Amino acid sequence: MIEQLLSEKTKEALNSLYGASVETVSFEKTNPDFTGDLTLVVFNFLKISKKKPEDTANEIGNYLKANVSEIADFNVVKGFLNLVISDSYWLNYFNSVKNKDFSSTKLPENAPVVMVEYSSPNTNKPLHLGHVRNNLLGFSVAEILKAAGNKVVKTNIVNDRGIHICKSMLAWQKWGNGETPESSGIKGDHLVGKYYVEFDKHYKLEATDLKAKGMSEEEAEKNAPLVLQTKEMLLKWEKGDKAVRSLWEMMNGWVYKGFDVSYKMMGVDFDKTYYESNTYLLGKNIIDDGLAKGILKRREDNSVFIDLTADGLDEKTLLRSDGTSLYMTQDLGTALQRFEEVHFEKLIFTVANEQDYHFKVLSLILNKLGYSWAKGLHHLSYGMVELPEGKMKSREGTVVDADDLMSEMIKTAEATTKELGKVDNLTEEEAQHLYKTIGLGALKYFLLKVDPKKKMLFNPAESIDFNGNTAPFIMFNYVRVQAMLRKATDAGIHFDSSETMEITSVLPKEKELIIKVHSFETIIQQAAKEFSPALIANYTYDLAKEYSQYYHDTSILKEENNEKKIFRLQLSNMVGNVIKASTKLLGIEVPERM
RNA sequence: GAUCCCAUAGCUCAGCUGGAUAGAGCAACGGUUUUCUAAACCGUAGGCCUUUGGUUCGAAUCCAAAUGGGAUCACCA
Repeated sequence: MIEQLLSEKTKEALNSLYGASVETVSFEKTNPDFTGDLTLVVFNFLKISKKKPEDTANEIGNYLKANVSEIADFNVVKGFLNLVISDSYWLNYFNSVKNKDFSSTKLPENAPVVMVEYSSPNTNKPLHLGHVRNNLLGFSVAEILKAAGNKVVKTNIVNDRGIHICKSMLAWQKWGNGETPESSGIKGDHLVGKYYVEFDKHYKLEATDLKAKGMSEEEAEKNAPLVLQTKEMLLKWEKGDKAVRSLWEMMNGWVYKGFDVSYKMMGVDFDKTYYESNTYLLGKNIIDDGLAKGILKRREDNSVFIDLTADGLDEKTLLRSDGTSLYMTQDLGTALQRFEEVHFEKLIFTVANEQDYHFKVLSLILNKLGYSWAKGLHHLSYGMVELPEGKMKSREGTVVDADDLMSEMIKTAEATTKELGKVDNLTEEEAQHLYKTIGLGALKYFLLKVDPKKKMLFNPAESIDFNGNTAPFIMFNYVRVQAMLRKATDAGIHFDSSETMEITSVLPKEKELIIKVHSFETIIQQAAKEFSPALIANYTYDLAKEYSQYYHDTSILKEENNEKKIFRLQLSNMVGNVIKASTKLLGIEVPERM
C-alpha cells in the first residue's frame, strides 16, 4: 500500500529535517480541484518545524521526492502538500491485479471465527420489510467479514415458542375449520399469520366488551377469555401436552416451509439454526455461577437480580420468584453455549435498535461475570423501517409483507425491461431470471445503501427507483463491459492474457479508475470494522459511475492503437470484476446481459 | 422522569478518525444518439450542514446546552 510507504517516509523526513519523531502520519485523497493524488496536511508539524506552512510543506515535499521513487512531483498550496504518484506506480499495480478474481478469498488456517446472528423470525407470522432489512444486513455483513479474512458462521435463532405463538395456534383451533396450506393454497407462514391477526381482532372485541361491563382497561386486557386460554395453552405446551405439541409442530412446519421459500428468494442462508424451544431453559447455570461469585443477588421472594445502578442502568431481574428464566437469562445462556461450541472471536447480533438496552445489559452482565469472550459481543443495531403512517404492526396487519414486496419488485423489473425492449434475444427462462436479478438487486441495494443505524422511511406508493444511485445502474455498467468483452473476443482480440501492455501514460479517468480499484481492499476492511454494507454500496456506485463516464468519453474497441485498445479492455474487465465482487458482498447478483 | 439514537438541497441519502470552494441520486429545467447497450452522458438551478455557546490556526465533523423526531427503561419476548 502506497499510503503506508509514504507514511513511513514522511516520519523519516520529519526526523531528518527537524529531528522530531511523530507517531502517526496520515494522508488523504487530494481534493479534485487540485493537482495530485494524495495530500499531507502539514499544519500539525509547524510546532516541530518552527517554520511557515508553505516552507514546511516544501521541505517535506523535497525530501519525499528525492527519497521515494513513486512520487513524480508535488505542489504546495498553503499548508497542503499535494503529492503526485507516478503513472508507472499505478500501472504496475494495474498489471498485478488486472486478471485478479476479487471475490475469492483464501482464509488462513487460524482466521478468527466470527458468528453472525441474523433473521431471528417468530413463527407466528410471515416475514415483513423489517425482516428483509435484517436479513440483508446480516447476510451482507457476514459476506464482508468473510472477505476481510474471518471465518464466518451464519446463525439463525428461531423464536418458535411462547405466548405469541400460542395466539395463532388458538385462533386456528377456534376458527380454522381445519384449513391447511394445501387446502387453502395459502403459503404456510401467511396462513399462520392470518390467524395471528384473527386472534387480535377477537381479543380486542372481548376487551371492549369487558370494559363496557365496567372493567378498567388494564383489567379487561388481562382477563379477556382469549388471553386466559392462551396462557393455559402455553402451560400445556411447557408440560409437553401431546395435543398442543402436535398442533405446534404442525403449524410451525407450515411456517418453516414458507420461510424457506422467502429465504431462498432473498438469497440468504445459515450455517446453523437454533430453535428457542431448545434453548429457552439455558442460562440457569450462569445464574448459579453469578450467585456464587456474589455478583447476582437473591431477593426475599427468591427472584434473582443484578444491580446495575452504578453503571447508570437499572436493576435487572434474571430469574423469576418461581425459578423460571427470562429473555435475558436465555440470552446469557445461548451466548455461553455458542462460545463453548465455536470459540468465536466475535459474536454479532443483528437486531433492531429497539433492543439497544437489552444488548447493553447483556454485555455488561457477562463482563461482570468475568467471561473474557464477552468483549467480542457486538450488537449490530439497525434502525426500524417505517411507513409513512408510522411503525409497522403485524398484529394489525399494517405491514409491508416480504413476499409481496419481492414479487412486486420483480414485476416492476419485468415491466421496465420490456418497456426498454431488452428481452428480444432471451429465452423465457433467461428473461424470468433477469427480472428476478434486477428486481431483487434493486430492493437489496435500496435497503443496504443507507447507514444501518439510521431508520428508514419506505413509501410503498413510490416504487423503488431503477435510475441513478441504484443496483440496476450498477448492473448496467457491468453488463456494458461484458457486452464489449464478448464483442472483443468474437473479433479475436486477446485481452485476458497476462501480457503487459507497453503503456506509458494513461488518461486521467483511467488513473482514477485504477486508484478506485486500488482502494477496494481498504473499503472492505473499513466496512468489516464498522459492520457497514453501506460503505460497500456507495463504493460500488462511485466506481460504476466513474466507469460510466469513462465509457461515454472514451472509445475502446474503436481505438486504433492496439496497445491502448487492449489496455482499455483490460481496464474494463478489471472494473467489471470488482463490480461483481463488491455486489456479491451485498448479496446482489449481476446479470451478463440486460 | 432517566438513558440511548437521529437532525446536511424540495425528497432520499453521502461526507463525520477536525483540513482547501459541503457532494451524489430523485424531482424541475435545458442539451447530447448515422459511433462499443441512452436503464447512459453533459449542463442549469437548488444549502444560516436545526439553534446557541465552547475547544482549535482551522468545525457539517469534537464537547456542552437547547429545540424537534424516534426508541428504550417488566418477575413480556
